[in-house]
Amino acid sequence: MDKKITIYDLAKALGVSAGTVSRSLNNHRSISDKTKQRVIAKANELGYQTNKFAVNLSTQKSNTIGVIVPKLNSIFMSDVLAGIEKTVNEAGYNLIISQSLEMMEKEKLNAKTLYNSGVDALLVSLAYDTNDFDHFAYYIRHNIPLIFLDRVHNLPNCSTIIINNKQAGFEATEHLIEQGCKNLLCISGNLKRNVYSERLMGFKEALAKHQMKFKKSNCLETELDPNDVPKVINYIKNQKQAIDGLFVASDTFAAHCIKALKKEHFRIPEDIKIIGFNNDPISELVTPPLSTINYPGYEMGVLAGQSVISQLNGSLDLQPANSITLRHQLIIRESTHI
Amino acid sequence: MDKKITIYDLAKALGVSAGTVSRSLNNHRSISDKTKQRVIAKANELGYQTNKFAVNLSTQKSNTIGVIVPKLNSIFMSDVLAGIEKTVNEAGYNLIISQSLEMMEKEKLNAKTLYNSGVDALLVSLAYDTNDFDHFAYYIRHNIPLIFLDRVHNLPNCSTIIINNKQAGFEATEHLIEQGCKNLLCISGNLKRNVYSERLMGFKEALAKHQMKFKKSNCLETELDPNDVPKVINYIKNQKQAIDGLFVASDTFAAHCIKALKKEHFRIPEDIKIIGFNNDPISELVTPPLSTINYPGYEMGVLAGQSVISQLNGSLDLQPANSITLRHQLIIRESTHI
DNA sequence: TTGTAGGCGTTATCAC
DNA sequence: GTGATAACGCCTACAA
Repeated sequence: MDKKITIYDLAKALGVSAGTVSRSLNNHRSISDKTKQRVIAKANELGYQTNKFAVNLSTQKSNTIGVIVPKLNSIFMSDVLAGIEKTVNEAGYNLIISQSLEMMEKEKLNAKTLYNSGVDALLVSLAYDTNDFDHFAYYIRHNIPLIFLDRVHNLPNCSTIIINNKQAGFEATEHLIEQGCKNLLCISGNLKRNVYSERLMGFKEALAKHQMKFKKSNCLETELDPNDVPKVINYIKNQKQAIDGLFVASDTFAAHCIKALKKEHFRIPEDIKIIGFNNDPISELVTPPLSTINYPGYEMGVLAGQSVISQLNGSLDLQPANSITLRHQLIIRESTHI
Repeated sequence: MDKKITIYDLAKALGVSAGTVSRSLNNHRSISDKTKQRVIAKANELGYQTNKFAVNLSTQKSNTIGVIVPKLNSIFMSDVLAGIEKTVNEAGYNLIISQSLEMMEKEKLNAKTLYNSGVDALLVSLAYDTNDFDHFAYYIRHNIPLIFLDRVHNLPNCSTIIINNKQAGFEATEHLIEQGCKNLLCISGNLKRNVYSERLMGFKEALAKHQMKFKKSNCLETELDPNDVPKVINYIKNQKQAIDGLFVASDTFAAHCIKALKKEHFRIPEDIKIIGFNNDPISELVTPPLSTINYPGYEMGVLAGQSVISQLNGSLDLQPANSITLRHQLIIRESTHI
């Protein structure tokens, strides 16, 4: 019961050739139903399991899709991954997941490892500091589908899946303005990353539209890490003109800010209105509930999965840089609205 | 530049045999340094990439570890995964991750697929309704390391990595009692799962220790889903004797309960004290901050990774059902403490 | 220290 | 419809 049994064992047991067994198992036309039945019955009887190693070598495919994300333990990313996994699994693919830990060097390593592992496609959300893209050259050169999501870079023939961060930033900011805010602060993440820089662009555009001048002091770049909270609070307290509206690039960080501001006796939304980003579960559970932008991670994952599958099936023609933009949504709660 | 180059190409280019190339690349002793250098140089020059398919077939190993979790998009699980990924990646392994979506049937499918993919080991956290374990028989029979974490089942020769849920439940409950609660309610998850049933056992034990009788009405089984909140609130409001202490098996659900209870004008902690479980980020951000049990997901992942690696390296002797219990920790915040 | 050759388990291209 | 047989690319005794 322990030895692995191969198509040769089946062939011998049935008195046919290995080729016939292989074709039967793969439901090849040109094999009689009767033979197929016999083979399959025997396979079950002996507990035959196909050896993927051999299949892979023979077909040069792995039925495996690689994923590189900055961090596994983010609520948004795990939503994305859940969506990807569900979709590609239904299509018979497995997922090899690795994290760059926000370091380009690790990302390069991962890309190389995954390439060598023979993934049939690669999905990537970029690290903070990724500034060159040679590590993806293999993929492009060998026509392995390469899809960027959320934190993207435009490369020839690579799809990207994003939301319109600029527009979302614009809407969030305009909402604050419409609520009467006169002096806004954008608390951004690392501006080297497209998602944050685009939100800031939207922020600026909203100011411009409403004849409010953007000054450098209207934006504070942080790592969106809880450790940055004191810095933010100090910054707010030290402005000459009181800040009355906060656009924070992450809900969790916004929640931390709310907590700290309340401790400093700021009233929210009366003294200062706050809007976050992502619609994390936390946004509706803090006090006051946090206005935010819904950022559909799961749907993004599903779309990424569908996109990669259709590329692998060739059902999607290689359109030059096919880009998908998901719909976001402004969610108004009490942190911006009395 | 497009064609894949093999050790034969290198061999020809260097005027040596393929065997020599193979051994050089694998840094085999018994190959002169000089030859190694030459081979490696040529490999780099020609852009040689090892073909994992062939290596796998030849060695019958994949350098890949399978993971099955109930859901990818849970804050705890993504912490666990982050820990696993980091650890096994450093040891040169890749991770194939799949989710059972809390369904045994899917779990079986995943287990089979991963087996066929030739994973070198399998890490599993069980689905809610898993009640037979035949799908793991292959692994055991073929001596493929199988490790359960968090939601576990005891199988011969399989390690388990857990925290002491019973003890944690006990401590959480005793803390409520010590804060003066007289009529407790345990809001549990699905009691078919060890983690929840054990917490309940701890709950009962704490009651017993303090001469409080456990009645059926002291426990409410839920799915810990936000949709269950109204049911919980009604339950609480309809008890003859007012409930003054809540032990909730998940922080996020506890946060939802807090929000709903506040809306019903319960004062926390004055009228009702609440303790959660997990130490999710949300626990310190709700108002009032939530007492909880720290449940170290990342560390659990790291340990699981180390455990699997050492089993693969044979450095850990096959101890019969080696079980690791992580330390948990009671965290007291304002939801139980005036 | 290096070369030779068989094996890993399939798939695929020919024949028959 | 089915059977040979050659890939697929690497590893590894066994020889030399």
